[in-house]
Amino acid sequence: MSRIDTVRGFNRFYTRRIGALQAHYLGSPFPLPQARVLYELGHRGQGGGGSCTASELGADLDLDLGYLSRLLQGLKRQNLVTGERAQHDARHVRLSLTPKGKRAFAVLDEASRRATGEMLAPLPARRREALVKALQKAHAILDGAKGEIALRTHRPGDMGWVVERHGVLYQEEYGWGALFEALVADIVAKFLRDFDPKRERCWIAERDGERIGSAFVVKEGRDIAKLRLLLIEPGARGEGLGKRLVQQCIDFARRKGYRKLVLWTHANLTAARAIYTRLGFRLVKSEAHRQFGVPVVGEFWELDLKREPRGT
Amino acid sequence: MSRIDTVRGFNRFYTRRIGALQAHYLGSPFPLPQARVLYELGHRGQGGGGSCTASELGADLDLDLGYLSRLLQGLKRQNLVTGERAQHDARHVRLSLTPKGKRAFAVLDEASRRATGEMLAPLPARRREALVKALQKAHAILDGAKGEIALRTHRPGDMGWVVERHGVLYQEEYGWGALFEALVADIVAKFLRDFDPKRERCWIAERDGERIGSAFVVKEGRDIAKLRLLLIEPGARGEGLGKRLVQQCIDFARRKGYRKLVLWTHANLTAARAIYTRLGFRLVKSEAHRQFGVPVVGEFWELDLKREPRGT
DNA sequence: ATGAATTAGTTGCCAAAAGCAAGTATTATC
DNA sequence: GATAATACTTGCTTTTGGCAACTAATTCAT
Repeated sequence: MSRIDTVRGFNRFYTRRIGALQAHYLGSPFPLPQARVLYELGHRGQGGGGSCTASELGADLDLDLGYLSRLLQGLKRQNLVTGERAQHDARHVRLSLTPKGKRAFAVLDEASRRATGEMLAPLPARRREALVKALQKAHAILDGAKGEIALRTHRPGDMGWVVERHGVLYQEEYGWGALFEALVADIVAKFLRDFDPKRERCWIAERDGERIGSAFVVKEGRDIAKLRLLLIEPGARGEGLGKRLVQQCIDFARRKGYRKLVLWTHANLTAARAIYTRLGFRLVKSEAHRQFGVPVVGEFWELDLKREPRGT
Repeated sequence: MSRIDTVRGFNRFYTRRIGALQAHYLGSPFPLPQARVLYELGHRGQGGGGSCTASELGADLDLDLGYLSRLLQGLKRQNLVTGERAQHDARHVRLSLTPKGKRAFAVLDEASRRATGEMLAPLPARRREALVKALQKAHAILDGAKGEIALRTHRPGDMGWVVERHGVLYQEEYGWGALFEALVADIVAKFLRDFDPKRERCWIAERDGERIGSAFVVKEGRDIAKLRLLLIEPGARGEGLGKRLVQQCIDFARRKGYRKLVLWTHANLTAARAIYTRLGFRLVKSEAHRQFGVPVVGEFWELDLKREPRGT
């Protein structure tokens, strides 16, 4: 089944679900269109913005403005909604719920919560979590509004993710084989086993609950640290995350008193190289090899942490 | 934000999206309710079942039967739909699309495809994939209908997944720490590095495009194989997948001429132990240790592959 | 087997929902 | 200062949908 048909299948299915969920409107003392308006108005009120105009409401609920006007009249007559002409433009009427309207909305809202809760209730906890996460993700993707990127230290499972994503992405992008994935697995195994919290650190970048990047600082010698496993998910590239992660590593290494930060990268990883250059690393050695199944040029870079405590 | 509110947020958002997607009904020469009926009827036709009755249709589209009856009359008058009384029960009328109806449906269907395609088109390929996957997953969870479980050999990224899930699940379920995750990473690194396709194998169990289990057979000695990293996702337990994976390993080891299949497990992993026992493994040695941060009892099990080529 | 209940669908009637076009008041534009 | 545009409102209309009473076929209970 094609992607489009998968989505259409979901739409058909979910339309019914949503229909079932909205049955709670029927339980309310308001006719459905009034309830819809009340509900929307209430949600906007919560959302911070507070009031809104009739046109906005109409556009969002896809209602004819004439019809909406009458619906609002009904709600105003029942003392659920008030409209005040805006000072700056007397054509606009800023709508808001009266206290009575807010109470009525709260009832609707609670019914909606309950209906949604009942949809989730029969699912075992794990599937419920998975469902919520899936919907959240779909929402985030369609909305396009990306959340904040947060950096955190590692947790159980993170090392596996680092291995997986290195394995997949380097395979896809450069054709590096299983031996590269093996190398990464070795590195993270060693990291976990010998982990010295005072001198070493792993950062995982997350957005909307999803991992999108990693970077490690590990002890290479008494006063030498090594930057490893810098990875940015394709969907998160071009937003300065790589630089942010590397800077994080530099700051950490400097703070911990290391003299030098070294790293091993490859000539074809141009985006990473650009970051290293910009942040002051110098290329000290190149070396062709074919450890990963394809011929590549390994590069050794270094940053002197004692010079220029602040950037160029 | 609570789980319920996340879902409600999605619902509010997606209701509008679906509304926008269904604007294509407006482009059709049919009034919206007729178009809905036609569309539903067409989809059922495709789905294999073919015809359906008016009551079923009404239940699915949430339409009043009286109203639906009139809608169908209209469609019949336009020669788009035919109804034939069922032989076994003359009360039922089995509805189906006429050739003309099918053509009309095809137009609607195509418009719907296009609308959905337009929703997906602006997304970059990766996010589009992620979206489709998220919706597919949500659908699968809500539907409850689980797909077939398929076993396959490993691909890039799989080893990382094995590490991640071992790390997370053993942490959650038994409190095993980072050292266990490190051990798993070591094992998979070694597996990838020394992989001998003729004598070793990894199985990944998948359902609906998602990994739900793993099992490995690796060479332990000249004629001794070792079963490792048997893992079943919690959501897939109790369906015999563990047994299926272990059996797969046994068959493979036997086929490859190994004399003995050994494994290392722990006393607290009762589900796994039950499988080993049932499939003929014998416990040969126990040994308490605390390699994983908590005190556990390691167990060495063996299966003689030469005896009883077929089960007990 | 036969009358009562049930199921599937139809019809008549009516109210709610929604669309369209013309109208008003206010503001923006040239 | 006329013209156009915006933000609604009102009047009129069609469409949509809900309910109850009805027919026809089938099932169930005794």
